[in-house]
Amino acid sequence: MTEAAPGTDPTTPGGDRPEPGAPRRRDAARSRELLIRAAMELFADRGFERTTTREIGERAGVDPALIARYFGGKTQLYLATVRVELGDSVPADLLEEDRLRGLLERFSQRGPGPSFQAAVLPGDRTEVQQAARTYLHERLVEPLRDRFAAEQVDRPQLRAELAAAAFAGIILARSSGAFGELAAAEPEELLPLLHDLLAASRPTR
Amino acid sequence: MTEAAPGTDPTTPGGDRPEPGAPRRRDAARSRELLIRAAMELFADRGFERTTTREIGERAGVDPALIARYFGGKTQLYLATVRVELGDSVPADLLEEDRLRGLLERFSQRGPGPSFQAAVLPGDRTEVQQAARTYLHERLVEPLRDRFAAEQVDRPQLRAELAAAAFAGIILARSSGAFGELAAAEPEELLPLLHDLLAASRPTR
DNA sequence: ATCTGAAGACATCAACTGATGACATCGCGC
DNA sequence: GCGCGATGTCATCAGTTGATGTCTTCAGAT
Repeated sequence: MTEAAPGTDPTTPGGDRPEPGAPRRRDAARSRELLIRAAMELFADRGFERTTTREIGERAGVDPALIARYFGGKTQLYLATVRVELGDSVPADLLEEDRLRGLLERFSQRGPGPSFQAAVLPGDRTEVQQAARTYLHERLVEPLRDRFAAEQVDRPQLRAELAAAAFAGIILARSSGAFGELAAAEPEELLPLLHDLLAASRPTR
Repeated sequence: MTEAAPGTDPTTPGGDRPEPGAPRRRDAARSRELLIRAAMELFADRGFERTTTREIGERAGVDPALIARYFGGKTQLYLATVRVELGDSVPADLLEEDRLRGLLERFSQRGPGPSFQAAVLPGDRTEVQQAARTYLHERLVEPLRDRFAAEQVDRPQLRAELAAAAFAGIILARSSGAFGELAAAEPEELLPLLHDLLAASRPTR
């Protein structure tokens, strides 16, 4: 949450020091970073529609007008958010326990990014949702499908999508507040259960 | 879509005839029914926020002002929607294949109700979400937990929530448009995969 | 036939949202 | 030290939304 999101732009890695020679207080790169971070939290937390630019600005400590200035608008800010989320993680095979643990721990610290919502939520084909869905496919579905295909499993794409959807549902539910024990469970105790569940997307042998 | 929603109120099953003695054309009960039905579709289809009362009225062929008159507002209409969804189905044990088939087919015809979204989506503790979550627990989590408890499985509640979350994710994803093959799959071919997946919420023996 | 109350349609309000443009202020290069 | 562009602030606009109040219209009882 307080951690800097790498990727995106090389500027502004941690707190302050965008460039070796420019510790300027009045820092556009820093404002952009603050906006993206606040937006990522809020979008993940309340969805795209329910998040207002004023809220984002308030949480970021930055004037909302700068959203328009730096990103072009709320939508583009969202896209930048997804791009960051996309940039700082690697495609993961959900059936590999180490990868799964990594994802689980990451989503336990800061909640799932906005992508998961957009993927699972019905909606029009806005570029917003499209970007988020592309992300999900690259990250989760394709690795799984490739694995299934390599294993000569039938319907690899369908199985991969099934597992990814289940995973998204669980991750979202965990941070939604709808399921008490699921939300309270530690990643370590959840991991084996989750792994077994997802592994069942492969035909039982 | 054009199909009548069973349950709800005994009035207005198909076209016109709310009460034996009152085939009045100017029918408040019918207007209510039309509003609920339109709202159910739209809420499930675009979420609560993105659905406007004007849209609901337009689809129902009823003046939007009547939403306020009959339900008190958009929120109460949503609650009525959830109540209907709750009323016309029975608690289902997701591991029982017949129950699962029933749910799957039902959600394949008309999409999932608004409850699934509200349950899986993070958000404030509005009564809207609370009602939806209560629904999900009564319907899906509790039957599963009872089964697990009877089977002496450890952590029955956690396992039940896990399975329910996965199920919700899959159902939502199916109608979201994010996953092509998952959405296109026939219930019959999806059923065995889904069953195996959910069955893995029980410890492998 | 008429009267009355329910049912529906219309106009409109107040609140909110995203976006824009004008203005102030700071920092860097000269 | 100073001017100019970059950065940030403020006020405000236009569009939309949910909600309300009032007026019209119809059905049923008398």
